[in-house]
Amino acid sequence: MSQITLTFPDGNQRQVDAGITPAQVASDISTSLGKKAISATVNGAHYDLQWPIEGDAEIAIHTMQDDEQALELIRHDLAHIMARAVQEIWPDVKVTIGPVRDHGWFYDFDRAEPFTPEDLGQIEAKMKEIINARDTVRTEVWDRARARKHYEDTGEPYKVELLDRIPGDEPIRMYWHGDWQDLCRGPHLQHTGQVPADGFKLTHVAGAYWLGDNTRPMLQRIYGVAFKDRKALKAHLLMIEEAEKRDHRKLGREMDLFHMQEEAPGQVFWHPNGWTIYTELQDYMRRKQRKGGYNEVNTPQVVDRKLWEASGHWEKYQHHMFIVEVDESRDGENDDAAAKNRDHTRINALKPMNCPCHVQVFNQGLKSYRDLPLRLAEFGSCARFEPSGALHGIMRVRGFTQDDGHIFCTEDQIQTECARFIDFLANIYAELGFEKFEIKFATRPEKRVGTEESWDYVENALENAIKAVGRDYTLEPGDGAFYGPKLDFYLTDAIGRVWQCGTFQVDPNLPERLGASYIAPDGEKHRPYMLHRATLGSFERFIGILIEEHAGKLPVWLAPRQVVVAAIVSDADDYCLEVVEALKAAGIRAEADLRNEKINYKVREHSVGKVPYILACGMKEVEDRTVSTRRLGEKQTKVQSLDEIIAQLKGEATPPDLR
RNA sequence: GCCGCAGUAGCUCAGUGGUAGAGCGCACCCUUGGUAAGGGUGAGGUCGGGAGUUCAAUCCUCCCCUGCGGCACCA
Repeated sequence: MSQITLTFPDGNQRQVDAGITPAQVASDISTSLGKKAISATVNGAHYDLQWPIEGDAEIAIHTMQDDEQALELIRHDLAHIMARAVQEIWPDVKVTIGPVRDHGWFYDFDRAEPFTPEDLGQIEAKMKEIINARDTVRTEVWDRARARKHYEDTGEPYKVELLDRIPGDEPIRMYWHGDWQDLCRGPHLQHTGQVPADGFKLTHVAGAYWLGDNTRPMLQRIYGVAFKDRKALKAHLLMIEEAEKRDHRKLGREMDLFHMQEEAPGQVFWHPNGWTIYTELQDYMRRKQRKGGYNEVNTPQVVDRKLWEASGHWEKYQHHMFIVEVDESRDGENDDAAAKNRDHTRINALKPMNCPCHVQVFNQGLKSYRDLPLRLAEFGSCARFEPSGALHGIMRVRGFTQDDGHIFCTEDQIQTECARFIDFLANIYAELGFEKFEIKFATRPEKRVGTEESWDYVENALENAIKAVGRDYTLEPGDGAFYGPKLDFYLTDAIGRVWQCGTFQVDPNLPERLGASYIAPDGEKHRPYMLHRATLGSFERFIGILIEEHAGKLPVWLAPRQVVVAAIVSDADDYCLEVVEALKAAGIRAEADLRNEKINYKVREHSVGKVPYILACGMKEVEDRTVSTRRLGEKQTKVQSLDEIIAQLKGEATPPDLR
């Protein structure tokens, strides 16, 4: 048998027989390590303790101390243990796949009856039995044909399909614990007892399409979370509970920002408080866009289908549009019988996007290359008939306003405009408190228009632009629009759901369809490119994220109510009103609370309402012409002169771009 | 759109085959209280909508609407 050299993390080397397993290596080092070992990293790959090592290798043995590997294995083993538990309880359930995900795992099952919450308890109990049995985990590499036959014989059609999807050069690995067997690429723990029996919890059930394909059957998915011990699990559950308190739907109600109701699903009724945030943000964006070289426009909401046919939306996007049919013979009071007999029906659609209208603006009058890049911006109210299941608070709605913009430019201006936009966006996100965001670069999809050369050119331009501004990004191959590649900018909500906010898309198609052109230096008409871009994305979604990010404690300039002046005794009422007037005169959103309540009560209520400043006034303040300031989130109060607090508030209430 | 769960007072929720309850909030009264809930009294509900079963439905069944958690979607 040939010898190989193993190199350990500390640099030590060992000569061993080829084919040795990490389990043997660990046991050779010490009996206790042999028992504690969970997996290994061999030449950078996460390795099962049972897999043989055939050549020279760098090796590190992992124990439960190694969080990354430990958690992955725990969660992965739990997926299998859960699948086994389910099949032991309901033998006719078909198993599919169960990957590790976020803080846990899920597993999809094919079962006629959906799982109930009571079922989850039963499954958990069975899982604990399996863990306590400390069944040894065993693995073998099987021949593809044998594996296929096995799954055909045992009636596991999903496994057969998975087998057929495993690339030819990958080994087909089978895993067992007890009598239960599963196809899995591994690695796994040594025995089921290495999984912490009190470190996991099955959280919820949901439907999920097989292979994520909505033409395939819907399976029953069970989600679980898992950690190394009960304490870590508890901490996680507590964190989720806390995060749920930041839910914008809950805070929106508590802070009286907006509501929604069933007569207008997916549309927001903004209350005065919420609308204050909205308009502050809009004013801010308007200033930023002016400085950024955009020309603001405004275009119609209800537009004849002819334009949507010309733009291609009628064909490709009709199912997502609100269609409005109007009988124009209703026009006027005149009862002209002949007019009534004619067909006056006109079909319009509420605009789902602003781009075709912006091309109409561009198309008015002749444009010269000297006009390019021409940047049009609109706070464009759009209506999209989103699938009912997609709606989510104010994050995913059917009526929303984009901070939309379209840049008409030449091909060689794309890269500069892209870099310029990323900087523009990054600066705004930073000013709004988001230092971190994710950029996804989506490249050419299978179904697309345009030549390979033009895709090469444009993709390159975007990539160079991101690199030029020094940003990280992740590549999403094949995710671009049919007409061009795009960058999407993502932010995260309170419980870690990721939302697309900004976007930047290159589009040579729409100018072509809608006949946009400019006169180039050669005196001929040329097609401009059109760059679709949005910074916040939609005001609705962005405000939702702002609320969750700040847990409702918005920066003073965005806070709907910036100051409440609360009277401690009613003899201070007049003074409170005077203070409010002084604050208002300084441009601060202030109100008085003169109710017949104790100061404790008022402090509590306005704290819960997330008012950044409470100024309490009793007789002492009246006499000294001061206020007792209490900042949201702080217990300490501070006595300040009126002038002092006004100056301070004016500073904090100034939007970040005006400081 | 698909799978599951839910819808009772403004909010959070309890409840029953014989037309409903709590806490908070709201109104009024007492209280003038110094930094996270002072006390009393009172008003407030077509039990999401429709159909069915039943002597009788908020409760059981069916359909629809809306919401929630996922999945799919988000040119």
